[in-house]
Amino acid sequence: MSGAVLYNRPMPELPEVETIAQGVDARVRGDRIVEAWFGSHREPFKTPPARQASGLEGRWILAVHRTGKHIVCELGARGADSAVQAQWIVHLGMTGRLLVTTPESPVAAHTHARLTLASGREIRFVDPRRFGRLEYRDLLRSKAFSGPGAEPMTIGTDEFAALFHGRRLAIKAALLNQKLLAGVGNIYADESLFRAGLRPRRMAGRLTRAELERLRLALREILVHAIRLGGSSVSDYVDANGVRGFFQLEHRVYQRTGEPCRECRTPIRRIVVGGRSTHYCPLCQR
DNA sequence: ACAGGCTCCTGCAGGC
DNA sequence: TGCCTGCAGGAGCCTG
Repeated sequence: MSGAVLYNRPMPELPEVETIAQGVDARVRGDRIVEAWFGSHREPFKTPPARQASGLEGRWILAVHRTGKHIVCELGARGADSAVQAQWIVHLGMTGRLLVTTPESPVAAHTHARLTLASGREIRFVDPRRFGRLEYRDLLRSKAFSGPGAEPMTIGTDEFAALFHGRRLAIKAALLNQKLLAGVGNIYADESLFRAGLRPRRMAGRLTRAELERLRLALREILVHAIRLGGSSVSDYVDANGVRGFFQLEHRVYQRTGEPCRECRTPIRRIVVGGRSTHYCPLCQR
């Protein structure tokens, strides 16, 4: 496994997770899990691996979709239109990949889960850094997964503003808080703040109504754009390279420290906010 | 209650 | 050349 595979790929945020969920859904919807194998590391298992394996075996995959940064597999006791009885919830962390392969495909290092399907395909979860999480939910015993925070793609003006009301932390840090907005990571936080013309260190609770609305729209536009780019790569989602196509996304500020702003030529600055590297244009963002 | 900092984990870049 | 150190980062957990 070369480093290029790990780092020439964007961190999985909402658009990447959306694309992956769509790609996996297209390949495994209606299939059945006949066997489940899990690794023995402590991580990345939110549910003990043995319980995941016994819960998953025999289940039909009704659908796969995204909620925040989580990939949710809806599972039933039968195919097609049967009721959802359980969920397999996958979080990719920083380096996680969810692959659909053939059984003969070489097993990558750091493979933590392999689900053998009735069709002969395999779902694999690979994660070198083990920041990802795998969870199994039996819906007879716990409620359906709904994500930690609001959906940035569909949230309305008032609800968005309410999220930040009275918050005494930097807007950049607030954007990364998954309990407020689910799905925004470091890249799209920086890019949306640039598009909205807001400094990352501005206190969230002190932003005006108009500024927050600019931010909401900027974030949504960037996510829509990124999903559109990723969407065209779904058909390429087959092998161990996982997602392609996001490289086309031209970052305005993210990881462009010292390079000229694409709007005003001012060098992009890098600071640390909430423990995360943060990039902004000192002239375009106020 | 809320905010900030530490921790997990591996691979890579840079220094000597 | 090769070792060693520092850094990257999502999110749970602990602390103040």
